[in-house]
Amino acid sequence: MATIYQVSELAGVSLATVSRVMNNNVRVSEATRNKVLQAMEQLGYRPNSIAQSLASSRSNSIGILVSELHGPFYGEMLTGIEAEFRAAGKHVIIAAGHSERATEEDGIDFLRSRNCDALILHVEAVSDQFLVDLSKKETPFVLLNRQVPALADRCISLDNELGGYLATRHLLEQGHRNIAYIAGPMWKADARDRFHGHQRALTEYQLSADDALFFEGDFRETGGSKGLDALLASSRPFSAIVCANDEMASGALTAARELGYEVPADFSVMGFDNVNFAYYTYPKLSTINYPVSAMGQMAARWVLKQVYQQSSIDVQQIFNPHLIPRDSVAAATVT
Amino acid sequence: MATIYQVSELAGVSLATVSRVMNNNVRVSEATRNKVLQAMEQLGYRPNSIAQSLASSRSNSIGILVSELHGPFYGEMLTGIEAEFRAAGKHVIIAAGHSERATEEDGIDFLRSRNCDALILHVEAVSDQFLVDLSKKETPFVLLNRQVPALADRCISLDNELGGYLATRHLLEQGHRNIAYIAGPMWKADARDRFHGHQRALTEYQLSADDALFFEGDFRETGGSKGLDALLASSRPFSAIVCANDEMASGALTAARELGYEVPADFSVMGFDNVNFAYYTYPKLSTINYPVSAMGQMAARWVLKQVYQQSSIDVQQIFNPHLIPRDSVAAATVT
DNA sequence: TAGTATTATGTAAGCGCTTTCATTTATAGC
DNA sequence: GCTATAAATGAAAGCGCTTACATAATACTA
Repeated sequence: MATIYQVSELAGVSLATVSRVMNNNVRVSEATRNKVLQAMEQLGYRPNSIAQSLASSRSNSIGILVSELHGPFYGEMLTGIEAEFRAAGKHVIIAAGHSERATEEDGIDFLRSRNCDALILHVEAVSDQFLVDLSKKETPFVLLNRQVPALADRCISLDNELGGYLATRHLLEQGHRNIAYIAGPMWKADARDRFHGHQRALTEYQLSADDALFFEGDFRETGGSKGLDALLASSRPFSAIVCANDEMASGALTAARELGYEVPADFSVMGFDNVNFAYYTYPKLSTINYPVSAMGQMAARWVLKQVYQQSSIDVQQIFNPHLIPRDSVAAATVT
Repeated sequence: MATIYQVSELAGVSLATVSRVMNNNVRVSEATRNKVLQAMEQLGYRPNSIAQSLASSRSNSIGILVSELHGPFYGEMLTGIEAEFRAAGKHVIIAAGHSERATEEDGIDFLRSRNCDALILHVEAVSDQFLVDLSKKETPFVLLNRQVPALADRCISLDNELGGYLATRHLLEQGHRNIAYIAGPMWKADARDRFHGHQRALTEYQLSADDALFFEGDFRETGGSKGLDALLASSRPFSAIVCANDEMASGALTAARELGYEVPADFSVMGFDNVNFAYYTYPKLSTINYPVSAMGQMAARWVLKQVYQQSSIDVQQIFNPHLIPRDSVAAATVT
């Protein structure tokens, strides 16, 4: 592999000049620039990014920590992030945190040790305090889908409360009054926020959440099927179920079918997230859109702006969800 | 950030000694090792991986190029790869190729310029020749889900032909004789291989593929729905459809329902890949298992063995698919 | 045309490590 | 106790770049 030195020799200039044309910041005369470019071409020169990083103390790499690499959700997020950075010539290092405190902390450590210029974190299990402490260290980071009051300027998140509200309001508008709720793990902030939105919608209709119609699931399909079982076992009547995400809604749909119920004839089901398979369930799932790819992209832009000084970039920190009505919700039959 | 120099000073030894204890390869006396370790601890020292890379000309990073970051398939693959490398202290840089020749070549270039020690490529659009040429350059790579004869020792792939065979044989065993086929894009090798397997199974039953019952799809849901339309339009009778992947099978299922058909009562549907949503379709999709996570992991092991000299590792290059019978296939009604 | 301001290029000191080679110190053999 | 050998440590030269700072070349002013 050719080095900058050989290029400088061939072009008959100094190292510094070659470096300058590479980083075309300082003025170099057209004549020498061409000589250098030509020498590079001729040698098939490619700068050594490691050496560049060491000398400039900038690695041009961004660490991304997500809970999982698979699943319908994170893939979209990574897509948004990668596309943005790739266009900017930065590269993306990934790690999975598996929603466990130790693994998440470990992942952050791993990424930091890789000299990332910045981190994009989708963490669920580490404490706010841990993040606040982390913010005092040198590596800057943004948080995706998490609100830490002390770190508000680095949070990019969805208004989950609004989403929960919209889901339930949709059902209320369709005439439903006995609405069950299958929540996510309540230690997760987004699960709580969505539930709060649900409560707010109920309150607007002078209703309140019925404990017997509440089930705390795990954000996975099994949570939905178990939730449905539990709800049915409570023998409390309901005509609709709000699920805190699409996976659980899908689980509920499958379980309902296996138990001989028909959705939405027997009861309606709402999802949340609008992951791509929501369109392929039967019936097609009514849900709340989570613009996850756009949010991933925005996190990338935050980094470009804050860390790489691309000041012209605008960053939006709060995203609003919206309703996607499909076939799993029907009007309540008059009682 | 503390440097190795400060550690050496605090410990009262030379740089070289500190470096030795970090890479604990050369013998260092217990006494000095402890002094150094203690100094590191005290300073909260973390080696600068960039500097390590430059000095050792080894970046400990592996570039991964996949077609997409989202979708049920690649996520699984990345999970398998990341887990394996993370445990080995290597990190993973990702890029998307979007199944387009230019983007794939560009992505490879990008990864190479990042000084990756090795590449794991899931490429579909670049030519065999391009890969052969690439193999002559310094960066080693493995190919996932692709067979290039000249590069057989670096290919990790599924026996797609066998998978296609198993899918169709399953249908034949259930008594089906008029079997339609919705293929993937036939310029992709895996699509072709699966189809060849299909043909082989037919041949074993003294049947042959009927052109009127063949449709070339795009591996996406729309391919499945369009395929079903086309098949129906041909007015050739069939009692089963083999789809070359689960997405298309899911599309066919949805389209069938919308057209008033019932699966598997009116006709059976086979998928391929066993992506996770195959379990959540209605009816649950009978399919062929593609051990994609295991294969990703194996690609990582190939790298560990070939590039990082972990010679004790065993690598399996060809994986066998197997049948997952579920609810979308039923026995043919006697004619 | 000298004097000054600009612009273009070169010199050389790092960036924080690894690694070869030389040197010192410990261990063993007699 | 003295040499031969092995084990532990140190000195120093890079790895391939970036970036002050210094210097040379050119343009501009009066």
